[in-house]
Amino acid sequence: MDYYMENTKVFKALGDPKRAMIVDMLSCGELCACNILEKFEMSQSTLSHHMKILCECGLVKGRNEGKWTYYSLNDDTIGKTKQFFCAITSDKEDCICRDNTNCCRGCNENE
Amino acid sequence: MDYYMENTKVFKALGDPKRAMIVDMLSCGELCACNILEKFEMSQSTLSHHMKILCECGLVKGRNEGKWTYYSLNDDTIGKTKQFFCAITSDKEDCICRDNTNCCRGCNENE
DNA sequence: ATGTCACATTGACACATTTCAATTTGACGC
DNA sequence: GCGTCAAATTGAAATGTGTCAATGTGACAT
Repeated sequence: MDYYMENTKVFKALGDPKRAMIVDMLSCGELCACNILEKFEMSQSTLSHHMKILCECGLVKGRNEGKWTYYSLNDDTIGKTKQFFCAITSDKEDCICRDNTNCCRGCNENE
Repeated sequence: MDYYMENTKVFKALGDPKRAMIVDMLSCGELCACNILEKFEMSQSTLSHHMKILCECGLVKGRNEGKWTYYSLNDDTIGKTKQFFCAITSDKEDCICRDNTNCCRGCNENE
């Protein structure tokens, strides 16, 4: 059950369209909070709240540099989440995904 | 934005650990509601509600046969969701996932 | 040290979600 | 028809989520 809890936190975070858009933006490289804020119609505090959720589930990393905070995607969590998604959606009996190690070959770029 | 809305509904559905477990159970084949209910400590109406959410986002299909309803995974939605996840988490500049058609090759079993 | 900038936190509100007991619906057997 | 079984729907309560204005914090420049 912890296995499910851990991984579903990421899905919960991605269950909000604005957060999914933020992740999409970060997929092309690191951005600071102010850059992200420019693209959305939301208050600064709301964005900060969304970034917290994305960081807490492990999808996004924050890096402080002076006054600024730079955000980027966490490839480890992305890889694990792909594997989890593949694991729960593919047949466990006769599927190559069974051992959960090479399920996402070709899909997971950091390998 | 509709693109994000459409796909994030699936993530929202998978954001609940019990629903993720239900999907995992269904990945090995069709089950009727009563079979699923046996595995969980929840009321029948709660399960029915979860199944509705899984069906409405397109992840699960329901099939009525007499008194029973059989549920199974919808491979189309699973494939699209994998592609969406790959699309929003991979770099758009130099990545094979850019055109969004062969992103999940090797990961998506129904191709 | 003071002011300003970037971001986080708090408090409050509206709204959505999870859950169950109770009820309804639809299908089957008698 | 009538009772029964499987599942969906309804109503209600508790909890969670998204949002903003206001405030707090930490870093830099002067």
